[in-house]
Amino acid sequence: MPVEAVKLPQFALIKQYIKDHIDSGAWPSGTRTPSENELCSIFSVSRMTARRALQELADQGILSRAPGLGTFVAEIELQTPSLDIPNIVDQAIQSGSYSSRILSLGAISAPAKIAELMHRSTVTEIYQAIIVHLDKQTPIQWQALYVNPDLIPAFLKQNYTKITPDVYLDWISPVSSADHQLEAVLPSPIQRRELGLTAESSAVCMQLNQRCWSQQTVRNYSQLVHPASRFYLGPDLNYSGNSQ
Amino acid sequence: MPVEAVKLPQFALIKQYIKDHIDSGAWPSGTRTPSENELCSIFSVSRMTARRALQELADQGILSRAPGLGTFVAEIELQTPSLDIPNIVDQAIQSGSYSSRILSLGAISAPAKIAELMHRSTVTEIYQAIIVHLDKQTPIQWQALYVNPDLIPAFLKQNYTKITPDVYLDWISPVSSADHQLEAVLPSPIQRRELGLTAESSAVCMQLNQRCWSQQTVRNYSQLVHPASRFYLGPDLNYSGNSQ
DNA sequence: AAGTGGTCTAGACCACTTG
DNA sequence: AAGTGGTCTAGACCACTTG
Repeated sequence: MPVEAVKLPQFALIKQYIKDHIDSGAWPSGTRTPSENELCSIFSVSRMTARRALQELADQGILSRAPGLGTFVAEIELQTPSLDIPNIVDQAIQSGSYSSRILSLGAISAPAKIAELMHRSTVTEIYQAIIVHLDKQTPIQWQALYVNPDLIPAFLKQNYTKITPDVYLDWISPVSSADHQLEAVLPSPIQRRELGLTAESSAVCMQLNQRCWSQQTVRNYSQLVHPASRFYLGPDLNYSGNSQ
Repeated sequence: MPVEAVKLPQFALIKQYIKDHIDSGAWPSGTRTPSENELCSIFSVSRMTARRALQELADQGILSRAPGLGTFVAEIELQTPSLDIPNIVDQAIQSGSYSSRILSLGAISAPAKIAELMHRSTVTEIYQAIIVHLDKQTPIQWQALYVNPDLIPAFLKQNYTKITPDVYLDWISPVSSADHQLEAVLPSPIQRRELGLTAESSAVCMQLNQRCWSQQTVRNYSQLVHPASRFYLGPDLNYSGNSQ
């Protein structure tokens, strides 16, 4: 049975035409592409359709455009490549082999650094939970969770045997945005024990610092510590091809 | 002198109108936004203009759209936040305080893992350079650079006192795309010495593995090792506000 | 003056979902 | 049948750059 041919809209055909010329090396960086009007003639389309193809490629950073000058193949941006951060806890939950252990739960007076990050004064209390997340009984993440008591007043009174604290937070006050930071750390003795790390060589950890906002307020701050051996950022280079 | 008011185009005003309702919490996730036709009436614009506002917000992931159903405020995506990877060597070069030291330069028979990553057989030779990059005499990056000799045949014959090997590669064969991976590692004794790391506690490193392509061919593979204390991924949380 | 991209209009036809 | 978003047309006016 032959694969059914998908009929592409005209703007997609024009995008493909341009990408083909760039990928083949025929139009290196800095090359001027056909103008909107020229594409209208080549493909017999209206200017809005030709424009859409150029604009979408410009939005992707593949082309750059300047009024009066034209459209050009953009310089490759190796300056700031970006990596997606997978949520390994969500992955474990979806695979059905997730469990967690709460090491501590209570109110503390916020350390100065945490208070500043959460935009709170150091004299007021905040709630703290220390949690170990496991996949198939193997620890995959150690979490220090600092919660804004103004937004989540009943945080300490919940029963976290059925749901995790993070799920409860999302239930009470949904996240509207989040900041992230990543650093490499050596685990503390407690973290090392809870994460089941023994050999010195495998003891390096990736720590993701995550600040979650509800509207204009910091809802919580989390320090997520992962054994480097169980946390890998980026595609599997062994099998990935060249993709633009 | 008053700040000159910038006249925003109409599609931008409509985008702002929608974002304001989302940011204020008036339209939580799942809320249906006004349809294209409704926005036409509200703002007295043509459908293409109303559509542009909705479409650009959908492209950003803020809205999601479905034919026959309407446009909806999207669920917040905390699944795969992404981080930009700064090029600290480029930053040092631009600040004018950059220098480098080449520890070794030569042809080697590729280790199996490197050969596979570069899509080459293990029997053919590849070129290798080991480089330490410094900013104000402080080592900031240790680099193992593996080069495809088919693309860069004269790699070993260059004089790298004026330009770095990476600059030479870009000169001979520009990069068309790149893959990246990030891992946390403990440095080897040699890396530790070259990076000037002494205290055990500060010895953790971030290793960025970067594969650069020229068209359909792997041009080079780099392992970039940074002391964690001099490599920080993400915004400065202390002073960043809530931004969508 | 001629060409470029940026914005916008007032229509059109389509596939899709719902009552 | 009425409404939705997806694609497309053939025009328009504008600010901008170049010869």
